[in-house]
Amino acid sequence: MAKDRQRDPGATIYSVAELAGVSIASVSRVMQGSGGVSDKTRQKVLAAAKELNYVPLGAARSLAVRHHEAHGLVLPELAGPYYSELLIGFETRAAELGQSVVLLLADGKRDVARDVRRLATRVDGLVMLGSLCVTDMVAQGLHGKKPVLVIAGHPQPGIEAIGAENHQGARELTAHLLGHGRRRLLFVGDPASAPDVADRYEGFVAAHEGEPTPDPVRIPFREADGASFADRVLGGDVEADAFVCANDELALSIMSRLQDGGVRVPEDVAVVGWDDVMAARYVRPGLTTVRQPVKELGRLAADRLHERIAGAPAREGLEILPTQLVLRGSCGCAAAPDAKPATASAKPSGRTTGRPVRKASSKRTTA
Amino acid sequence: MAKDRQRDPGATIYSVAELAGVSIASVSRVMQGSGGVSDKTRQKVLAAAKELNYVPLGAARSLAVRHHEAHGLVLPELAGPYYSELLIGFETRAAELGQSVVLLLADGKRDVARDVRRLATRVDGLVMLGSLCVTDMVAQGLHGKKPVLVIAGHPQPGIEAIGAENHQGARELTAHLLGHGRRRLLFVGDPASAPDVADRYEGFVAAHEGEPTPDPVRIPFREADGASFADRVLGGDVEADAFVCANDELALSIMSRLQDGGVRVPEDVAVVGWDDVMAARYVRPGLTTVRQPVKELGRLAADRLHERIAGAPAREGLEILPTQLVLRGSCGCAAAPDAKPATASAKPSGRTTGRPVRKASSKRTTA
DNA sequence: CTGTTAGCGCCTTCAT
DNA sequence: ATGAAGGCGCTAACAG
Repeated sequence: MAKDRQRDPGATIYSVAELAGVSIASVSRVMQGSGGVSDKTRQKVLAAAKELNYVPLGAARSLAVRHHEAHGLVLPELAGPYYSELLIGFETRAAELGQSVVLLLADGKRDVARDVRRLATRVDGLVMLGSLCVTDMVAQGLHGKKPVLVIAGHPQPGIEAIGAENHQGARELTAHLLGHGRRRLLFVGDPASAPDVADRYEGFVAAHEGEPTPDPVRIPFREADGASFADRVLGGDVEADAFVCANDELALSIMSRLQDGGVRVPEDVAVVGWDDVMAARYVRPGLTTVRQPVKELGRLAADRLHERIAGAPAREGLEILPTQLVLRGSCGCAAAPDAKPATASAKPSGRTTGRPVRKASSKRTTA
Repeated sequence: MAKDRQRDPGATIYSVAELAGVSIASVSRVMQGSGGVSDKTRQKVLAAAKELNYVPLGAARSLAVRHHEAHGLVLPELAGPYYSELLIGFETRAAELGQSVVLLLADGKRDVARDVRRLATRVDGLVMLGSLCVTDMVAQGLHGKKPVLVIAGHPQPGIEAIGAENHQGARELTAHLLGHGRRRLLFVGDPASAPDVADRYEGFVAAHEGEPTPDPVRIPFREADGASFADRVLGGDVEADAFVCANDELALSIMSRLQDGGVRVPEDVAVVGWDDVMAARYVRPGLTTVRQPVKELGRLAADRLHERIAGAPAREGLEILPTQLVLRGSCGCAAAPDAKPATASAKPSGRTTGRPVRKASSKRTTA
């Protein structure tokens, strides 16, 4: 529709050089501060650049240096605080490393694989969430071309993976509920939806130490799904004295609807979540949950990816960050006012699940 | 540290062409589906590309076509749901338009202006939030080079701005409180921190219709700030029967701390927010607030930016999207169970503040 | 310290 | 339908 897309696309390194009366080499040197330029020349160049309002063309530089100086990040979605924090950590670290971040949200996309391939076209490497079903394909497809790193997923040969501890944390959380005298626990969330949820479910089962455990309630993670499940509970279709939810959004929506329906939490039923989102400390009773070092995960991802881009070989296995149990009222513990996020009530001696460990890759990838 | 950054950076359009036994022109045509290629040739190329695991170099293409095919987005931060939703809407629309999105978070950066300039290097245009203090400088600096669009800020000549309605909504919200019989309202939040907060404060003042209004409580938007303000209230330093907060996070933290301190909401004091975050409907009483079409704002931004990149002239003035009052219990209204977000209780006839309007740019930019 | 020059990988007329 | 060749803007030797 427009013949010339931009009214003044000009102002290249040439025009600046010309105006400054120097060669393009000098302009280049000044622009990227590679030194070796006299002060007088620098001034002339800077002045010319400013006058022409010179904005270097990143693509040209990338082509010349053979680097995009950009990290790709593929997230399933961005609802809820989990992915946001991950993104914050990632972007922060990437920026520190001088890398731009190109973001791709898989959510509404028709052909995610195609979009990821497109993304791979403009970044030096990329990080994907393990819950994305295209992860394996793409990772394999890019194998040997661009470094790929997986978060909260399973490692593959040549493909690093990092994640937060799940199994042990879920196990302790479950054991805690058992310790409160609860006997009919139900895991709410679909283990098949993501590797980390699967791990949590395994921890849940493990805590029962052989006792039979009911099948998980396989529903999605959205608020609406929690609410309708709660309705089934209110209708008497479900029998349980504690719900171990796959994440806080689910736990929150279930607890809320249950309370509206006259069920007392935690007296009649306990509800616990996972993630420690903001709302978890504002509801009454406070939601007992597990805090993940999400931002740290993001930072680590950017770091590891950068290492790989710089030529480091893929670390084998899965790197696991510790998680932390956060006890509030919804599990049956005495409710304590909890307004300061920094001092969330945790068990005494900084109870922390798992240590930063490195496990050999195998069928069971988490500690 | 590594001499060759990538083990197999090869596989260019040339290697593919060679393997397929055709010219690079054919490869190029096949890769971007520009047609005019025999089926046989196409097959050979595709096979070769797959075998070599060919990933085209985006930078080279960008340089050739003189387009980055990428939109830049500069956000102040990513805490809370507001910016996330904005980002979701933006990314979604950008992807539909075939554009990548390069994200920049201003938050922890030392030299935001520098980073934005770097960003401008690799995108065809960019969108910035009006609350960023570098907005003006950068926008001016890029003027005539790359299209720049501002969200929730003031328009400038040649620089479009879009935003959600603030003044009118704040005015109605305030009037509603007045209607509940509240007489000593306090605006909590710093109008100087962002243009849209300033607009809300003006609406707040306007609703008083000449009656004297106290100065706003100028504190930041974080939870911690709200809590410490609440402590001052509990200490008796503040006198008011209603708090009109600049956003929900502030409102939530204040309400929570107040309740912990024995203050009844809304009996003793009313608290209202702005944004309608998830937690707003989980707390008791539900938080009365104003919902913004945030995701739509993001989509619109991507759309408008794309228009500009395609050569369309800047629309003058500010485009405003309507907001919606969400009445729950914290203002004094009869609390209604509100679990389904989609059916949040709003006043009868779809009370909506403002219509999609276009105002001429002037000192006062919002409706 | 400064200028010259040869690519970087891809797209795109223009011939064939 | 296919190939040949020039050029996009910048960096990085290599001369001077």
